[in-house]
Amino acid sequence: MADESLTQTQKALLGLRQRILSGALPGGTRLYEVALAEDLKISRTPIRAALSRLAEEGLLERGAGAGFVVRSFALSDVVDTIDLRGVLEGTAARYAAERGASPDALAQARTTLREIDLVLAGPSINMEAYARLNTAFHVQLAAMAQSATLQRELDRITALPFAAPSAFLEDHDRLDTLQRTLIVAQAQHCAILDAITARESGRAEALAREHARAARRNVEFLLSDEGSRREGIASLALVAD
Amino acid sequence: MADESLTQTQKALLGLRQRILSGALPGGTRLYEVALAEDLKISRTPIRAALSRLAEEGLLERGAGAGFVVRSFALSDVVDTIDLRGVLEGTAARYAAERGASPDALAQARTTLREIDLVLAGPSINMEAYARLNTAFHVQLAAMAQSATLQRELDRITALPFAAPSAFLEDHDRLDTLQRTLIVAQAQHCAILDAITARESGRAEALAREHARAARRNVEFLLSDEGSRREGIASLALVAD
DNA sequence: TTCGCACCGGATGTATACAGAGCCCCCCAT
DNA sequence: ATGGGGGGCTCTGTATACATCCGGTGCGAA
Repeated sequence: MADESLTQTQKALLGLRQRILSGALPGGTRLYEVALAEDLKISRTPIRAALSRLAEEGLLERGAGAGFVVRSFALSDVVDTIDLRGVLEGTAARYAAERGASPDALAQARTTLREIDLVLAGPSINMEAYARLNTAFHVQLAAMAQSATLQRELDRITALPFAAPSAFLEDHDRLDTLQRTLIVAQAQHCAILDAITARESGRAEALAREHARAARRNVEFLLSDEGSRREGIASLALVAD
Repeated sequence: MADESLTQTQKALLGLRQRILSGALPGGTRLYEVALAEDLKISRTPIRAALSRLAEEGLLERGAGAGFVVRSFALSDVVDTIDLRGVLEGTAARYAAERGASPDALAQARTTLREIDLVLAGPSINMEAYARLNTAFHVQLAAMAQSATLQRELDRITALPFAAPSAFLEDHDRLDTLQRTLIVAQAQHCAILDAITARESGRAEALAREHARAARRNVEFLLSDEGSRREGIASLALVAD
């Protein structure tokens, strides 16, 4: 067991999140406090706290009068959410260009992009490293916008497992296709940073939107017949149809 | 007392929200469960539930290790939030244009706009009626996007008292200026709906963004020296400086 | 047969007692 | 004078008993 001195609430949170993300509690499932308490061997109080936080996270919905229901996501929700991330990242890029990012922030982002170049240079891609650096770049981009409000909303969207910038990277079986995709994505990263550096706000916004569009195509491919491996994809366990 | 068979949690929610919005609990205040429980004469359990929901609403932040803190908003946060509403409403308008709103929805929105015309026609404006119809139009716009994801995020942003479409309408003392402002806003409403009807998505998006910009100017005016009446404005009680 | 009423079971709502963690302050020792 | 340790205080975390609400179901009467 993972008892490492976590509070009961944290254990409940982890346990429930895992059950939802893995699909053990599919979308639409009504959650009953007593049942969960028995299942997780935790009293109702921390269960309620955990449910409340999961609602905040967007994984649960508060039912009509009372109670919680596992939120269910259709493919259209997934696509809309990724597009929305594009809109928000576009806004972040535009703000960064308009307000001017600090030289430090720009330099850091450039360093991240150089590291991604190195990862992509080799014959076979270290996917774990790419995912880490890609996430880092997107975090740095959000920070350059210098807007706590925007940061907050981006964090919310990104918390959904299928909307994060590095979602689905591990789930490709055709590595040559993926490699080409990543090279294109990296070119977009560079162009976004260029535009921000040159204070070209319109270009920065448009590029960031288009960059998310690539993620959208990727999901659509994975869910299409050609992708076909939908079952094995962890991040899609909570997508209904 | 307002005991109308509400649950204790609902009473706590209303009481706390009122205290925060009125400025009785200013931004940065650490909230202690026991103190609130004594103050509201409600036990800690419903207090905790209410705190959790207020965090979800965005009025509270979860403190470092534990506990809640009243979120504090600087003027820059207010401005960013209104701009973000513009970005989201722009996206909604674009989606509505791209995906095609139903004839029913378009007709309903047109009816709302005609009613606003009537309100603006008279010599003195019924502000309460304008606010209601303005809110209705923005709700109809959001619905035309046909995106549950976008709807959700718009609802979140709009829940903040200073970011709602009809915020600050009651707070003007120079009614002639306000009347001109509202006439411009109504022209934008009409243009947005035109653009959506004509499936001109780019125009629809740009117009909706600009429309929020007007709200932003309005806040900036109210907080400027000329506006000067900052103290009397309820929606601004939770804005720090 | 059908309507209505009352009971019952299961769910969340609420209060409260107790546990445990973190912090501050004071005191003591070096 | 300063640093470390201990103790107490305060706040949140947790369990649990009890309250309350709501829906279903069965029985009885018209």
